Amino acid sequence: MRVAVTNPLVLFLSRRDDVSAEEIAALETLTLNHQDFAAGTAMIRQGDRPQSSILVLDGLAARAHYLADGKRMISALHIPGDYVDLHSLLLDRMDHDVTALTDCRVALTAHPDIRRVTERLPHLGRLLWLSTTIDAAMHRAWIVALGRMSPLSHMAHFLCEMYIRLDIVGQAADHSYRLPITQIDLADMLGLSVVHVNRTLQDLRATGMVSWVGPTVSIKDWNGLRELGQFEDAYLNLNKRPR
Amino acid sequence: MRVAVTNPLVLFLSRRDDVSAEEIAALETLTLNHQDFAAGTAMIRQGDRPQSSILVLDGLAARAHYLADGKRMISALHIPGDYVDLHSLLLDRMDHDVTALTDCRVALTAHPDIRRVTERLPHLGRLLWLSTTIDAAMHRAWIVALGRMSPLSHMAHFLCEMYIRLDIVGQAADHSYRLPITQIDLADMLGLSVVHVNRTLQDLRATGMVSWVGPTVSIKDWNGLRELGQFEDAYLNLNKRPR
DNA sequence: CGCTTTATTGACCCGAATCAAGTAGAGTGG
DNA sequence: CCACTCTACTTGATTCGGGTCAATAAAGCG
Repeated sequence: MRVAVTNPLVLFLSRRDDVSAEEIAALETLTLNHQDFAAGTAMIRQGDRPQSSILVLDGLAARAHYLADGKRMISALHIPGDYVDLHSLLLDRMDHDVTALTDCRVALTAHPDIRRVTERLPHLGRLLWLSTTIDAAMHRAWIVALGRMSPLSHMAHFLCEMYIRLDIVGQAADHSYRLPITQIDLADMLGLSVVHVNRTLQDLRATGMVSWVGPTVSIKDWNGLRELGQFEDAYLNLNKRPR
Repeated sequence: MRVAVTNPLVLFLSRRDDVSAEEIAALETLTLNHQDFAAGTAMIRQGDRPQSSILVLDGLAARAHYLADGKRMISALHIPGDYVDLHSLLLDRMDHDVTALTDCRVALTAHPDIRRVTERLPHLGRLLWLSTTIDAAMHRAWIVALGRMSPLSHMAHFLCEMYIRLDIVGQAADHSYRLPITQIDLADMLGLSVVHVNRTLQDLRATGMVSWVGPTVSIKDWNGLRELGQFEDAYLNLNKRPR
C-alpha cells in the first residue's frame, strides 16, 4: 500500500521555495495525528487556547466571527494545505471560531513539536512564518474587496483566488474546481445578504465567464474574470525563491 | 543628553512577553538607521522588493491599495512601534503601498540583519513573528467590521482599537489621543464615502461618547463606545506570557 | 492674503437589505 | 413509495442606507 498522497502543506510550501528532504520528513512527522470533523461542526472556538494547530488535509474550513446580534462574518476560507490556526502557536486566545464548512480531515500538530522543529530547522520555521504572512496578505485582499469593490467584482475576485489556491495543491484542473459551499457561507464571506448573493451570482453567470453548477465551479473566461475582479495574484507569493 | 525615548517596538513587545536585556540590545542595534518621510509621501510602493523593513518610530503610516478606477483602500493604520512591512522579509513583492499619513520618522532594518538576529535569538524571532500575526488579527477585525457592522459601530470600533494600541506605546493618556488624519483617510479605512464619514462622525459625536476636535480624540464614555463598536480587545493579545 | 485642501450641508438617486412567499432537493420515516 | 420536513435556492415588492453630485464654509499653508 502506498503512503498517503503528498502532504498538501508540502505542495503549498514547495510552490514558494525549495523544501528539503529533511524538512519534508519533519513536516510528515509533525502531521501524523489525523482527525475528522463533520460539516458544520466547530474545530476550535473563540476564546479557546489551543495546544496544537490544525492543518487542513481535506475539506473546507472557515474562520467565523459572530456578532452580538447573531450576524456571522467569515474572515477566511481554508483549503487543504492551509494551516488554519498556526498563529495560535503565538497568540493568546482564539479571536474566532474555526468551522468545518464541509466534512474535513485535518492533522493536529502539537505546539511544542512545532516550536522544536522551527528551532532545529530555522528555514522551515521561516516557511511556516511565511504561510501566516500569506494569510495576512489574503486578509488584506479581502479588506480591499470588501471596502472598495462592487459585489460582482468581489465575487469574481474570490473565485479567481480560490482557483489559484486550489490549483497549487492539486485540487483544480482546467480552470475548474469543486467548491461545495452554500450561498449562505458565501454571503458571510462577501459581507452581503443571501438574497443579494443569489442575484449577484446570477449576474455573474450571465456574463458567461463562470459556471457554477452544484459544487463545481468552471471558469470559462479566465482573463475576463481576472479583469472583472481586478485580480492580481502577487499577494499569493507564487514565486519560488529563497525565503 | 539622554538616549532617545525607549524604542516603541520594545514597548509593543514588552506588553506581550518579557523581553530580555540581550533582546532589547539586539533590537536597538537593528533600529539605528533612521529616516524621515513627509506627510503624503510613499515609503514603499506596490511591486517593490524591499531589502529592509520599516519600523515606525513616530507618526502614522497606512497600507494603501489603489484600484484600477483610482479608488483607494487602506487596509491598516500603523503607529509608532509597528513594524509596517516586516512580512516583506519573507514575501516576494509588496502588494500595496505604505504611505506616511503624517510626517513620519522610521527605522530601516536590513533584512539580512533581521534574519541573523532571529536565528541567534529564536525567542526574539518568535516575538517578531508574533507581531505579524497580530497584524493579521487586526486585519480580521477590520474584515468583520467592514462586512457586518454599521458605519457607526465600525467607527466606534476603530477608535477603540486606536486607543488601546496607542496607549500601549505611551501615546495616549486619560482616554485621549492624537489622531491627525483626514476624513478622507478615514473614509478609505472604513470603506465609505467621505460624505458619509462626515455624517457618521457627527452621529458619533451626537452620542456624546467621543469628542474629536482637530487632531485630538477624547473618549468620554469608554464602555459605551466599546459596546457600540462591539470591541473586544482579545485580538490584540494584551496578555504578557511566554510566547 | 490668495490658494488649495478639508469639512460640511443639501438634493437626489441607486444599490443592497429586508420582508415575504414560493420552489426545489435531499433526507427521513411511516 | 410517498408524505413530511428541513435546508437551500429563487423571485418579487418595498424600504432605506449610503453614494453621488454640487455648492459652500472653513481651515491650512506657501
